[in-house]
Amino acid sequence: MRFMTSLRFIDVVAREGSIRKAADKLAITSTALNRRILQIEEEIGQPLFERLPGGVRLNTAGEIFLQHIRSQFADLARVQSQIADLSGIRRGHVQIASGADALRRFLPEAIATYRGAHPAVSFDLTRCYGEEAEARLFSLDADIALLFAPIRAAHVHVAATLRQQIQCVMPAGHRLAGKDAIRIRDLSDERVVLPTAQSGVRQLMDTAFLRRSVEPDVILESDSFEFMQNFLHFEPAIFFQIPIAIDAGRAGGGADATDFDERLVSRPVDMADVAPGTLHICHLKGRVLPVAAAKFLDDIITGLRGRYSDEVDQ
Amino acid sequence: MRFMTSLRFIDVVAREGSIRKAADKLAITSTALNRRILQIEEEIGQPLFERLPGGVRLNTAGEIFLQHIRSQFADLARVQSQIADLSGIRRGHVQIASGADALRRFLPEAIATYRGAHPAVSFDLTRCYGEEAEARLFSLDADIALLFAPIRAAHVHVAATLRQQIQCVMPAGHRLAGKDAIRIRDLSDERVVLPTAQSGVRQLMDTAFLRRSVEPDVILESDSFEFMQNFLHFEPAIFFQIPIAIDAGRAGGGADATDFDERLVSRPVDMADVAPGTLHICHLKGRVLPVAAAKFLDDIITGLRGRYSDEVDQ
DNA sequence: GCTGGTGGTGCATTTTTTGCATCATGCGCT
DNA sequence: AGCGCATGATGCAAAAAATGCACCACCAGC
Repeated sequence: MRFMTSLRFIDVVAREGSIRKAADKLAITSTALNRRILQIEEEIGQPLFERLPGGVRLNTAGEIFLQHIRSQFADLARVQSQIADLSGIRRGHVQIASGADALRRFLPEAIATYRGAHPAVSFDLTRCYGEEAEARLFSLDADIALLFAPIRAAHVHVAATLRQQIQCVMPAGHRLAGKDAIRIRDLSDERVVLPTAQSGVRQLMDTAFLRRSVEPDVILESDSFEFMQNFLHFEPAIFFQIPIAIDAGRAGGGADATDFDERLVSRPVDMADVAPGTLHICHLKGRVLPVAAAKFLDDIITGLRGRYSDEVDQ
Repeated sequence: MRFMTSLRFIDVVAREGSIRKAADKLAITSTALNRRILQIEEEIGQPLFERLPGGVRLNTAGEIFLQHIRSQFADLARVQSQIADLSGIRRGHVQIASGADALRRFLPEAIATYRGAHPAVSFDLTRCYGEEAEARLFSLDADIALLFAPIRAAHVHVAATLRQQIQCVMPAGHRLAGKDAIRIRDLSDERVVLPTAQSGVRQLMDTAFLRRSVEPDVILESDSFEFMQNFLHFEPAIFFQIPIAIDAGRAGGGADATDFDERLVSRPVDMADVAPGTLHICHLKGRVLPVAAAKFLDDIITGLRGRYSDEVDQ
């Protein structure tokens, strides 16, 4: 989009905090970039950046204008996808911000299924935690966010929620593997592996340990479920996940872990100790999503309703 | 705004229905304009206009895109006014679509008062009827509409309403001038002057005449209240208006017409014959108005609440 | 006071846009 | 059918705009 270049440049300069760095990234000279910015500032009638010795920073007017620019880009993408839809081919780009839980098994399959029906739609998946995901929605770097964490920002609209009970995952031969539900007190002196403090699962577990005054033997912390899962093949321990991170899409749901790793089993934590957490599927409030994103959102909510009918709300 | 020129061009071409006519209006050559359009169509990946022997017309994609363009312009105006507000000066341009009623006395004073406080805000007032006003809101040619008529379109948001009882205006010495309220049957064989069929006042009166089976002596129809009012100085007759078209702002309201023309008096039509009509103050649903327009809207609603507290809703 | 980073500016060059002349097409009128 | 008159599209040269280079002024940290 030729007529948007100057605006895109402003976005990059704001992100880089320096005209020269942005110019490098955009593969043009700093002078050309500088002049484009000066020109736009002149047209606006007011400077958008404050010039600091180490670079530039948006002033208040600049922040307002940048927000406008981003919404223009997002809206243009929506219009383009809508126009493409007219000719029968669904075209577009869907940007997703997801916690580590949903991107394990649920999103790969959901995206692949969608792309099977609409091969002209491309995806961008960024793994991130609560606040960052909300920021990405706001800066229009993400269309959709899937978060297993409370929603803080007022500008986020929750399109659907999914209640998820935390599961304990352990080697098949583990002494707790035979129980139907795991109590927190069962975990005292057990070796456990915990996700990072930013994770929603971790926050629920921390609360539970504190409430029951149980101090497990934390042998490892990681932000990678894949790493933790593979670690269990070498040292027996327990780690925690939500069903959506475990279940294969084709299964009817439930907590049986056989289809993600035959040597591991999962058992739910007892409801009395840990209340189910909530996976939030969100987009920016007041925003009209591009066709591709809107339909994908629709698809995953419908899909979840099919698999976890009782736990899906809204 | 240099980076918006191509988009503005598309808007003009769509309105003119011809590249050459639009080029004349834009003071450039038709070839330059033609090429800009071809270029944008290429960037979009699909044509926006269908080429007819007599000119061009938007296709479906073009209509979607034009709507996008207009919303971009409106949003840019909003951002600019918001940025200007930062530096203390309220700046901007407010576009109003109004029926003939509100522009007589209410709007001139309201706009003048507002401009007294914010001299950097300019106004554009287009007189139009119901459907056209709704279309102007939708095409973003108007920020605010004041209509004494039912709202038909779903995309219009009514910010406030004002109930208005129709008034009969007549020369001071008229035989009906002494009555407190005028019944429709009083008007049979009276000489009356009616506004155009598109007017909300006319529609209410037509209904009333029909219901009471009264056939007045219609000696004149006009779409100009000013003309009708001045006509009464030369031939005694009755015409109809709503209070907001009569009252001066400084007055406490009411139907006494002395302050708009000493030789005329106004008396309300009896409620039993004609129910009060509604003046709607609207803007486009879902739209964030520019600061200047938003504040002006606020001001007039507050002003009306002060003068006609009982009749203002929402 | 030097060094390494920043944004800003004058001038020659390159790229883009514009305008003129012209073509091809289709409608309406004779 | 033929003519006139409008439309949009295109080749090519001129005008305008954007770009890149070399350089300046400025500030922070050493």
